[in-house]
Amino acid sequence: MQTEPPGISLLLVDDHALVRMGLAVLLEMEPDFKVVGEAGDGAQALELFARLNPDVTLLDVRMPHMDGIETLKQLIQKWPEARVVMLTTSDLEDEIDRAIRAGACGYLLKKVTREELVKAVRQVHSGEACIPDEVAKQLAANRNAPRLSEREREVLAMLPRGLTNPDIAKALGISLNTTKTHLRTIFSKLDVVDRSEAINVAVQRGILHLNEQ
Amino acid sequence: MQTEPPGISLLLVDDHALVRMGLAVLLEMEPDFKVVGEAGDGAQALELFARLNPDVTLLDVRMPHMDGIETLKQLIQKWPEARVVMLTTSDLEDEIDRAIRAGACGYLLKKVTREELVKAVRQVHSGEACIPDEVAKQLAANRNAPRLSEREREVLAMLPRGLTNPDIAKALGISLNTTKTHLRTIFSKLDVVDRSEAINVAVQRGILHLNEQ
DNA sequence: CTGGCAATCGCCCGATCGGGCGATAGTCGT
DNA sequence: ACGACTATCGCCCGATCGGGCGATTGCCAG
Repeated sequence: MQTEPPGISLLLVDDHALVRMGLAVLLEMEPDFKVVGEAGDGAQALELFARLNPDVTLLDVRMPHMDGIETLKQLIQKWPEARVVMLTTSDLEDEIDRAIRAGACGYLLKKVTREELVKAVRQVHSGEACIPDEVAKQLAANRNAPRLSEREREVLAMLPRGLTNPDIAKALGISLNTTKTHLRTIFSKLDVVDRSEAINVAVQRGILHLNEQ
Repeated sequence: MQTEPPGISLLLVDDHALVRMGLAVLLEMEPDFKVVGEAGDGAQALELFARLNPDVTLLDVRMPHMDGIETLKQLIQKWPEARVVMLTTSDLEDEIDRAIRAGACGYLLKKVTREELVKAVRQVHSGEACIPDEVAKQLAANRNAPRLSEREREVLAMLPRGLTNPDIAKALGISLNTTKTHLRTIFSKLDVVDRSEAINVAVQRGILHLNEQ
């Protein structure tokens, strides 16, 4: 059994080598920080975590194959004491929300300064959570908004494809009236007037993703 | 007059310090590469370019205040011989297209490997253009697609706000019939059936941006 | 077991949408 | 001067949309 090193050991997970390098450089400016591993995807992240048991893990939200939130879930399930800071470019409310629920200790936007980054790592390492004001504000905006049900999200997902209500009804195997009822609920929950605005708001909140498929 | 240094001098422009650091580290692994300056926005980029006259400039597409393409335009206008590689996370067809038209010598996605990055810089420095296959494919997909006119883009931009045709007509000071004509043209050009699908396709091509305003 | 929520279906109705068809006037490049 | 493109407007019409109203079933928590 070796004695615990005095510094903070870090695992970086991001599919962009570019970002990993940037993170490594910015973080290793701190004399007591040590990047002990880098992973390019979720599977590799789990493997490296098992071997290295880092003090803090920096985890990108958007990754191919297994996304950051899924990786986080599996990580927390196996090592509930893992301290993970999520990193992302987007401030989509829903993603922040799911990350926090999945057990993230922090949530940073990639435009952070070195100081914020270092502060966040120290804070998370010492057991605190770290949600910057900017992110917290996004989260608060969503706090009181009613969540869409599974079925409602299914209906919502049909809209960007240009499906009409009868189309959606056929696609989901329900009646036209039911489809319209779901849509009415969706509009009401998102506080929008029609499908176009619904798409907009849903994308902005991270409920809907246009680039997929 | 000093003699030209043997290496390649580089200017990095990106609003994320993280990415700038990563780029700097990856690039300076090459012994003949020298990062002579870093800028966090368009204005700063123009200023530094004037002072440093770098061999190659790496320019982020998405930036606050003045975006990368606007910066590129101004850069090329003042220094037509400037060799610029655009960098971005997104592979939106329209943005690639506009970047090339504005005079970019290269267009890289941020998920590039170090090797690709270095190769691109060398290629651009030696006078060649550099459009990776992955990017070229996106571009080709858009090649035959008709472009929307200015006015059509204005109409398109109203859709995500949930405006009805009469609303759009009032907002733009034109008749309802004209609005409908524009929309018909838009649908036809984008090859979609309604406003919902139009939003989807337009966002995917980079013609429309939901996060703005 | 009662109350809330989700999912399902129904009817009615006015407003809106999308498309087919045609038309004029201006600009721009050749 | 001619075609190509754009912006503008018009009419007609069936399909679709969004909303107001109510209803049943099932499930889960209090």
